[in-house]
Amino acid sequence: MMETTTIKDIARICGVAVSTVSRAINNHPDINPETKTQIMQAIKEHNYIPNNSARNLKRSESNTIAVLIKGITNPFFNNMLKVFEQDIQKKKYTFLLHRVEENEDEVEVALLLEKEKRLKGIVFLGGYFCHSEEKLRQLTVPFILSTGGISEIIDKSKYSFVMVDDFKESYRMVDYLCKLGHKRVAMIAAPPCDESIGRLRLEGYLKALEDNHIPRDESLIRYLQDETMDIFSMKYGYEVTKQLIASGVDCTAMFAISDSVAVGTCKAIFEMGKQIPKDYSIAGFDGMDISFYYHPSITTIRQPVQDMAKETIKILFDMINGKIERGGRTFEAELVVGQSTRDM
Amino acid sequence: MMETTTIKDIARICGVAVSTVSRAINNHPDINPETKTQIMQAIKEHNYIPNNSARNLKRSESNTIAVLIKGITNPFFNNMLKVFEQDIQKKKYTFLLHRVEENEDEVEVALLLEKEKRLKGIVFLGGYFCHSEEKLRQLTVPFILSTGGISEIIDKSKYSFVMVDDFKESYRMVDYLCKLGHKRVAMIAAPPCDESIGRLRLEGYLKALEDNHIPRDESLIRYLQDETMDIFSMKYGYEVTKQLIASGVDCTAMFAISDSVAVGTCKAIFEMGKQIPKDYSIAGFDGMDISFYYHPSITTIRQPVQDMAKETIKILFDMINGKIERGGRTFEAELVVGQSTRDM
DNA sequence: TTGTACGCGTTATCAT
DNA sequence: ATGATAACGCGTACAA
Repeated sequence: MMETTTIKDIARICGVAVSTVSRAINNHPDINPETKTQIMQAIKEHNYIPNNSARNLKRSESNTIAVLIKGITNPFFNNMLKVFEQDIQKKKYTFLLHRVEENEDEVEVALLLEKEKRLKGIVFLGGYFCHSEEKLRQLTVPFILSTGGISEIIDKSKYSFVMVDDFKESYRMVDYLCKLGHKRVAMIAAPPCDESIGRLRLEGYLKALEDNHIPRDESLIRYLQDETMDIFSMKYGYEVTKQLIASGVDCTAMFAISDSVAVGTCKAIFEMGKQIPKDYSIAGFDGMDISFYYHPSITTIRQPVQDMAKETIKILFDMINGKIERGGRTFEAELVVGQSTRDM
Repeated sequence: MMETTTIKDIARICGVAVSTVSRAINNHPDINPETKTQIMQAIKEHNYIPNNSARNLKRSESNTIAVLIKGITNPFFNNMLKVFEQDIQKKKYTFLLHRVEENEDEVEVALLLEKEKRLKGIVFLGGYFCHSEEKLRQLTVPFILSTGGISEIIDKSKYSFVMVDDFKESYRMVDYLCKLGHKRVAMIAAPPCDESIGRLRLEGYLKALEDNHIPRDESLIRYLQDETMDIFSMKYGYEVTKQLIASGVDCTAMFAISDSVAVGTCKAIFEMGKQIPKDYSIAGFDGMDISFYYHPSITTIRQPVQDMAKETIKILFDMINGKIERGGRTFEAELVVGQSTRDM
């Protein structure tokens, strides 16, 4: 193992004090250009790399924004991340992406990161927010929840968030299907235990049915049973749709909880020798690329990803700069009609 | 701003020395259970969180494995990441995912991370490896390159890697198309400047044509021109295929550099009122979920993602544990025939 | 079992 | 312009 060279080594090599080396590294003004170049030279030669832990320990601030993302598997987030990156770098801040496991406590992780990295702000991307106020109060830097579910336990007016109204948008979609004349609309839903957007979208579905005077039929609602399966996977849509059709229940439309799931649903239908939208109308949610590129294109709810990501960063920085105390924004989504739905 | 509580605060509160608190935190054996519970109690109450920077600075080792991923946008990686996570956690190590920008130097980042986090090992996922030996020698911990391109500058026998033979597999696919009777096979390729898997797959394509006595036709090779566009995006396949067809060049098959691109290609064809595989046979690469779930399913080269990921971790740990010096493994991929190709 | 004191690598303050 | 030194928060010999 190669001994790691430290600032002391460089100082010794150059015959100067550590403080001088530090000045050279950090572009301090009061240093002789000659000694500086000499030091930088030695640094290059000996492959010296400052120890970041020591720096963070010592530094008062770091200008980094952390984005905590729950379940990087959700392809929906990818688009947001790009915007985050760009906008954060544009502000000369450092972008730190950190994934948190499904079973991990995101606030706990944030607390750690805040200390370790001297964060300036935090974005919680996705996930479900149901943490006690006490715990959230421990976060000393501004944070914002982006495109995730928020528990009713939490007083929304106290925190910052950017999201769509999953209940309303889900309602919008199912209402649209009903208005097309569909009376038997199935839903490919999240696990029954889901307390987040999964539940909201389910409730939007139920309410839309109710308002259209269609009785609720449990046999039309399919939940994710197999906990090992990914809720945002095509496989889930595929498997459950095969079951649904095989079970012989009568339905003319299916609403999937996400576009990926809808893709799996479509495939299952094709495999059974049925057609879309002739035999079944299919609807998704999110407005991801695949909803457009699938054949047929899939009717979906398009979330304004770009705008939402930009607004997330804007609000966060307004908080950091003390312009506002907090900010919440619910975006309007858009019903994009594709080739996968038809009227009855 | 709330003052962050430190180990000293806890010590003062409990009326003990910092070392005692430290012992309590780190589960040291020689500590009175009573004092320990008392300390843990105080820690809970005051929301004390150890400063990780200080810990890392002090600690000799950390048992964490970093996975550096270049361009998180490539959906192909998602599947590997899951395996990495599982296997690394299974070994009681910490999994650290770190994304590196397209224009960043991954080894540079690794060097920093190694110091900061006291890494035990590093996985470079994707990207293209063309770093000088001198730089690579600076890495003091074992590392392995997984599913990325390796420059010819680099002496493969000196390093560890897990990959497929992109040249061979690409050849396999194009040869298959030729054997089906296709004489005019287009390729949706990477940017011309690509030195990585993009070039390898292109060369496999060219060689297959040659061996099948089909003359090379530049008008059939489409490169990614717009640098702002993502090489692994459906949009790329879509746009370039529209151009290709509009240009009126004669071809009966198209080979896309990845499955995502192939999806875009299919969509463009459908939009032009053509059929697959009747009018065009389409082939992809990678074997991602969508190649199966698309309609029609897309003929592709399936990389054994799971196995490759598992082998990556296995080799890395064998190096960490000193069982081996280095290990390289080239996996065989599989030609999966879908509904998107037909014989002529 | 517990406390004292030092050092990890760096930056910042104060002299010089 | 440069050097000496304290401090950041923690872990750990070593002493008690």
